Amino acid sequence: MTETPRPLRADAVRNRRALLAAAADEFAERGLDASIADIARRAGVGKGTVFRHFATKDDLIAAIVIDRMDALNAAGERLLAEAPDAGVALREFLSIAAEQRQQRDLSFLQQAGDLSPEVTAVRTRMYDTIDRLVEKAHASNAVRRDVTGTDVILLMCAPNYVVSYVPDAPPDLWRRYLAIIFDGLRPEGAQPLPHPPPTATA
Amino acid sequence: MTETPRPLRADAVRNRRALLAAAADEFAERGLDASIADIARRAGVGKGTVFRHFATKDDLIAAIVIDRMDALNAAGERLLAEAPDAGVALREFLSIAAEQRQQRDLSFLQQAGDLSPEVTAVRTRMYDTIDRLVEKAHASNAVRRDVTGTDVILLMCAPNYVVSYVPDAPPDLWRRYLAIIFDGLRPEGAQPLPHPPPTATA
DNA sequence: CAATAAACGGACCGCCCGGTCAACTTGCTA
DNA sequence: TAGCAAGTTGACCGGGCGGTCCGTTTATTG
Repeated sequence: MTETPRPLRADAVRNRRALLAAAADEFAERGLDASIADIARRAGVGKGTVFRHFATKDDLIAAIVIDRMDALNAAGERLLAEAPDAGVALREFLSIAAEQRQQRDLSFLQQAGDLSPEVTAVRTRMYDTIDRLVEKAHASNAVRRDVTGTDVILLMCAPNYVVSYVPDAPPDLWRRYLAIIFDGLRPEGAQPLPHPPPTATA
Repeated sequence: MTETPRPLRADAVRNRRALLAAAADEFAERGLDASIADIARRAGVGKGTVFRHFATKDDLIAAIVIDRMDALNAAGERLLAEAPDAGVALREFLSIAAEQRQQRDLSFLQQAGDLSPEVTAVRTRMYDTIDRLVEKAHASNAVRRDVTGTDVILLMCAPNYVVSYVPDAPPDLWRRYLAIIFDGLRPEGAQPLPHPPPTATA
């Protein structure tokens, strides 16, 4: 059923990689409306080459998003398998996510490159990993019971968001807000939450 | 020193108001790149009229931002004067801010309409109000001591941000995340925070 | 009810964007 | 090393944007 896709030519792989890197940098610096022309220039290729590799700007965005979510998911799986303390594992996962986003804030791409089924697939996988991290944390009473995996997913990027309002934020400032939010997740003295949790995000 | 500015003509005031409202709606629906032409159409005026009232798109944005921050500041002042419990007052203020943003999310305008001195002025005033709310909360031991006013400013919009990732979020979902974050602000069992607080934001 | 300045409207300008295409170059393979 | 498909390139296109300008309309005022 699956077609036999001829392997890419050597220069093509090189260009594809350069393009992906240049696009990530350019988006991080200029935001969502970084232009294809600038990305091409930064990668040292012609504009046409961009569209040969990624039929549309949204496809390019999707490819970047997939790369990043895959990396994050891998980190989560590793923690799930290796970390001894479930609470520490969850916090470590949130730290890794924050660190990734601190280096290059590409959060706005999430919203843009959404339609593709590949994005949906890798996101579902990552959500599942987070669910399991939270379940383990529940089991060892590190996180209040009425907080769900989806809650954690939603809160995940909040520390970076908070920091984004500080003009020249020190690179570790997010740790401060992760600490506050994580404190809000503890079981001790928690009153019941005022609204039912949302169901899994598509 | 101050010039005598002739009072605006009756139709001009009407149009200005309509423009501001239409722009707020349009930005809320379409995001930052809502077009001036669409805003004009929605307000029922010509495109030229927009630029008569607001010399540039950024000026229009600044006017909207000023309106909203003024309203929020007024609410804060009122709470400061009238509310009996300082902890409740702070939480109520955060609720009002969240509610405002829930109705129309215009947060992205903050970042855009920044340069104007009027924006800076009204923002400074609002920051000061929040500082006083937090100080009072400290005094009545409703909020942990190592959390500053600037911290609260930064955390203020996080509940809405968190919710923004849920496709068809129920309109009150933000309350859930405000509760979690507010719990992280309580003095009980708080460990010292891992990073010094940022200084006031310009 | 004139007269007049203020306000309005929309055709118009230049710019830049995402995307296309046909001529050209280059890595692969037999 | 010859031949060719795969890959590259940049000029080019249509469209939408912010902003300008001037002929027309309208609120105001004496």
